[in-house]
Amino acid sequence: MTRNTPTNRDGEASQLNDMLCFTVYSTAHAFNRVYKPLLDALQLTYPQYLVMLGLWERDGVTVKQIGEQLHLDSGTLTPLLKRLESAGLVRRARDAADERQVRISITPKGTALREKARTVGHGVVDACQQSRDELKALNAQLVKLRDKLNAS
Amino acid sequence: MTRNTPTNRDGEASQLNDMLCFTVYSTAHAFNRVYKPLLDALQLTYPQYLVMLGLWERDGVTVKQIGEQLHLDSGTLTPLLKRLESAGLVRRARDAADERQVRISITPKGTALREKARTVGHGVVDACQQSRDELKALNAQLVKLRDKLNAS
DNA sequence: CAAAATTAGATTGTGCGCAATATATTGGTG
DNA sequence: CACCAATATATTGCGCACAATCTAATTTTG
Repeated sequence: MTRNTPTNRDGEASQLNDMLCFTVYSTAHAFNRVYKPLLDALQLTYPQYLVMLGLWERDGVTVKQIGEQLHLDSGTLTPLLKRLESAGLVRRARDAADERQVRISITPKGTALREKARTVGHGVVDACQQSRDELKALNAQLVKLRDKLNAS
Repeated sequence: MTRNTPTNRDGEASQLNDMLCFTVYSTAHAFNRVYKPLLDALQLTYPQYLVMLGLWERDGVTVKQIGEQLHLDSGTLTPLLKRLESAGLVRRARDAADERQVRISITPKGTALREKARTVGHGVVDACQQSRDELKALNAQLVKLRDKLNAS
């Protein structure tokens, strides 16, 4: 019992960290709940929506490239992409030059879905009820934290 | 094409929101990856760790109370708690007064685990590489956003 | 007090998310 | 050219997360 200085610092930091991690965890779930009814109209889940957002920006990418963008591996993406394929939104085809790779391309139906998807963001923005600047600042701070976590 | 004022505001907001939501989503995964090796030593998953954190603070709570605390429903908690039970960390017992409820109580083994768990937070704090004040501010902003999302 | 409505958990089914493993292709190296 | 390491994807298994449905217990109401 010889601690005159506040050596409970680490304990506090742990609690703070547990708290922050839980806040991030529960905020992700909260976002998901807001997105879900909007995405149900498109017959997409949120991860599927992320994949489609990427493909609308750049078509014909490999599974690996999608995985790097979203931080997901083939164990997650292969079945997800097969579901998008069976929904008629994308095609999956081995690259002729390197048959280890599978390239994902959008179908006309997948392209058409982009129009319906334009309104999705609006509903979520309403739910945030915060200024653009606040949200931008929050996003920037979180990106900084995420990248540090990923680097460690 | 008669838009002199920046009417693309909504489009920008949608993109920002998509971005922020993805940032939260990917930060949650990044946290999980940092926690995982630390929790592996305790044989706990992150959601199980959250449940145990709650029980170490307050024992003998109902499944519903745990669900309200963590924003999870019985479809998630029932099997999770059964796994904690079969690991010998908790007991599940119907409330004598109201048999609809199941009360969760910690076993000696579950209490003992708390000591091993004390060091978990430290490793994650290191990975954050940010000042306590920054993390506190970030947590507060996220809580504000999360509660607004949940309220909508 | 009996019927109806509410509440607490459990069950089932679908879809991630990730570790571990397997398979097939490609690119060196001797 | 045969061998070997590296690469890209697929498969399997486990554990959330949640919607939908079910059962049982309690509370409310007529």
